[in-house]
Amino acid sequence: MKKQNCLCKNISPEEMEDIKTHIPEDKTIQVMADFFKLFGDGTRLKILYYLSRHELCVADLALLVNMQQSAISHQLMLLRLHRLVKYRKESTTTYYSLDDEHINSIFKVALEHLQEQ
Amino acid sequence: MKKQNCLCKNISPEEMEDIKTHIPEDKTIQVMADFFKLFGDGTRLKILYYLSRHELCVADLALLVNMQQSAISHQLMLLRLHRLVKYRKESTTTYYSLDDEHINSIFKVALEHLQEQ
DNA sequence: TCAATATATGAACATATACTCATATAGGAG
DNA sequence: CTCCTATATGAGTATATGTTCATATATTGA
Repeated sequence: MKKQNCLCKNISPEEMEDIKTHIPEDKTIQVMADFFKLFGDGTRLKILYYLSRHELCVADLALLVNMQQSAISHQLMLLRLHRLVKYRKESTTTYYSLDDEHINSIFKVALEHLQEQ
Repeated sequence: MKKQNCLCKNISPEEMEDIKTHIPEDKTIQVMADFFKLFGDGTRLKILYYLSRHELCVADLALLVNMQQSAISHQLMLLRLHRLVKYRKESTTTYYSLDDEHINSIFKVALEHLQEQ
């Protein structure tokens, strides 16, 4: 690891090299970032919260979140693509529910961090 | 809870009302979203990974992440504002390190989700 | 004092994101 | 078949975000 002009005495080039070689691949990191990005929006958090309480149709979610049906549908599509929610159809109605038991664990850790302040 | 034209038989207006009254405040949800947003970017994830391995100065982080010093500084500022990293100054050098032991827990749960696919 | 180094910061810019509007699709009731 | 309802989807748009470039600040050494 060439430390061109950096004079930081804190760490050796060998340690730098070692740390660098152990980081996950860029692709893996991007997948992880995209996963967290899903939780980085208030509308999606609300949807996930409501679905954690009850299986719901799109219209009811729109009512609860207080947003247009189209907006909710778009977000549900995203959540579906990332396997955070699943759905079942009953004639023209689509019922959504959570598809991942890790969601609650993640919320829990986040709340722990936020309550520290 | 007025279910205007929705015919979904899945849930009663009373249950809807109950669920709606128990959701955290909008402000709380926004704080949570902003917290997760921090993990929703590859550059920041790399920074956090490297800092989880070793205290590092800005220049070394820039070298490791392979990005301009300015970009790293901007991201470190963000992470600092949200208390994910802390720093100490030694003459002109600024050494950064993790400021939250929950970060590793969060990574762990995320990996569990991603490995399910 | 002056030059060099490490970092921080503001402005500008390109891209990503979330929403709205309009419309398509598809099932059920009449 | 036709209308109505529930949902999905594409285009357009305003805002948010991440990066770069240029420059400011601050400390050290000559």
